[in-house]
Amino acid sequence: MSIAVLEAPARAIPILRALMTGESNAVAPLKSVCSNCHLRELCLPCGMECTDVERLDSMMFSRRRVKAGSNLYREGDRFQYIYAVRSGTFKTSLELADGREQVSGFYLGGELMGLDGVAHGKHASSATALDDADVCAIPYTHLSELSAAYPGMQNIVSRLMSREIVREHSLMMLLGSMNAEERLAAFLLNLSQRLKARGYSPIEFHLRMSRAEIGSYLGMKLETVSRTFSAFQQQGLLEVDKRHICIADLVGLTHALDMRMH
Amino acid sequence: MSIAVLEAPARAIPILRALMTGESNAVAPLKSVCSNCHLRELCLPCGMECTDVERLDSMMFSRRRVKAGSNLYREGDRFQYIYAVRSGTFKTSLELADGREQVSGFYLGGELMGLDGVAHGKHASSATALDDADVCAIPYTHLSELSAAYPGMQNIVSRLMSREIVREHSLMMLLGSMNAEERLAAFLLNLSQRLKARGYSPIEFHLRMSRAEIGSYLGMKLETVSRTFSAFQQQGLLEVDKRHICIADLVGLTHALDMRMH
DNA sequence: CGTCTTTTTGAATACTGTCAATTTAAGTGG
DNA sequence: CCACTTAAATTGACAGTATTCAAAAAGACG
Repeated sequence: MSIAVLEAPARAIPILRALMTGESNAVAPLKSVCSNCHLRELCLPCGMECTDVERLDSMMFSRRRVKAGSNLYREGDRFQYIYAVRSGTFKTSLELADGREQVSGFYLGGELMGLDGVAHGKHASSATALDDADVCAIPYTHLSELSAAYPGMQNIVSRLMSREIVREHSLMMLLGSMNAEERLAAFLLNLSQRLKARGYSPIEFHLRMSRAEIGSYLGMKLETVSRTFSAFQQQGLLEVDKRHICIADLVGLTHALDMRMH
Repeated sequence: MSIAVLEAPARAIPILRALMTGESNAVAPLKSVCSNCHLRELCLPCGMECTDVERLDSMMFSRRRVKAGSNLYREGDRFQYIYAVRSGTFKTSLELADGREQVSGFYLGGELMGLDGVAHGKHASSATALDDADVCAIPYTHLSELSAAYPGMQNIVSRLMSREIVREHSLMMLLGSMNAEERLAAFLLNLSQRLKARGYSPIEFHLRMSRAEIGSYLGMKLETVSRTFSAFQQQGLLEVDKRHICIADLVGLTHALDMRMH
């Protein structure tokens, strides 16, 4: 398990050394510019004026590669960057007092991680790549300077964080008031929508996370997740083959959520 | 149920009319200044330099009174202000599809409400006073202008929001991985700490919220909340008389949380 | 004083968790 | 390339916890 990704920015480490040691943070020699990123409609520049996106471009975010299973940052690390997912999938998690992990989110391309670190200058959760991934590292201080300097970009960070608060609200509702079938249905429909927004099929996809990770996120045990998948399959709502999912009856699955009135 | 509080700032409404209609937002003729507020160490000015607190003072936040049971704002209302609780207690809640409510937080003196509205310019939850309460209305746009203009105040809003994200993380952990006793213990210990920080007794207090509201917040039914209170009393951890709570064994109650490894 | 709300408690049910066994897939090394 | 090991997922049986339904008690309020 590599902890090298926790250190200095990737570009400080020679490619050669990265290759020799097999570290996951091998340098992507190119820096990224938002204007011609295929995720610009979903990511940080979403809703911005052209001139403001150009100001983002001036920051030339450095890219960082993260291998499947390794951490982008860990709970307690100094907070310097927020990260935009370019490719791959991440989970964020907290460590419980007894050592178990609690998964707090899954992140797809164009989504931003690390905003919980602003509060105390340290990351409040860990981010782990679920497959080989690629992120933009966005220096937080630069971003807030930019946001202070230009009225059009004002509150850019604030709006992003508020969005995160709203996201967590809906997860709280889920955890607080739904049963196993409703939770899994909500999870799958949410994932389906996000995949659709990214140009992937909303009805057929490959889960990057294990049953245990889904269960941790949804507040249920992995066996219950597995049983609920099987139940949905028997009801004709899904076709499940391990992590390969096909939503056979999207309307029916949505209906499983409306039924939320046990 | 008054919806007048959803309208223009309190000062725009004559005192007389407020008295006549019994509206909850009767004008507090005085405006508030942070420098000599007894909650300044807990509230917005927390951690600020004197000069920055003076800048806050220049905003002269208007006060608003909210009667027990009425709303300060509702889900969907236009977002203009964030609110600092001066006295009293609030709950924030979301409405579920089937009409039930999901409580998302409880707020004491010095705590800030409404940050979830920044994302989309509308409040994402409703705030209801649990007893007669008093708030400072903080115009959000003024606050972010101030935050952009002075480096020392930079990110003031961002840090507050990030703190809210972290708070919700811990609630997710609670909902995702604890049983009924652990949830209630966590709730009571959290409340105890916050009361202590405000100069109240950490071991003896009056709950402002009903069993149903506690249950909604903690993801369990009101009967289960009641039973768990009874169980704690039988274990000698609490003395419970309706909403009057006395923590008889703080160490034991804390231990109930460490036991979280069912 | 009666009505309404809140809280408590009991009994039965339903759901999820726990434990255990099996299957499948993916790596590892001979 | 195949036997072996390891991890992930499925399934069954059973236990335990929380929910549901119901009834009663205790305040709050007009």
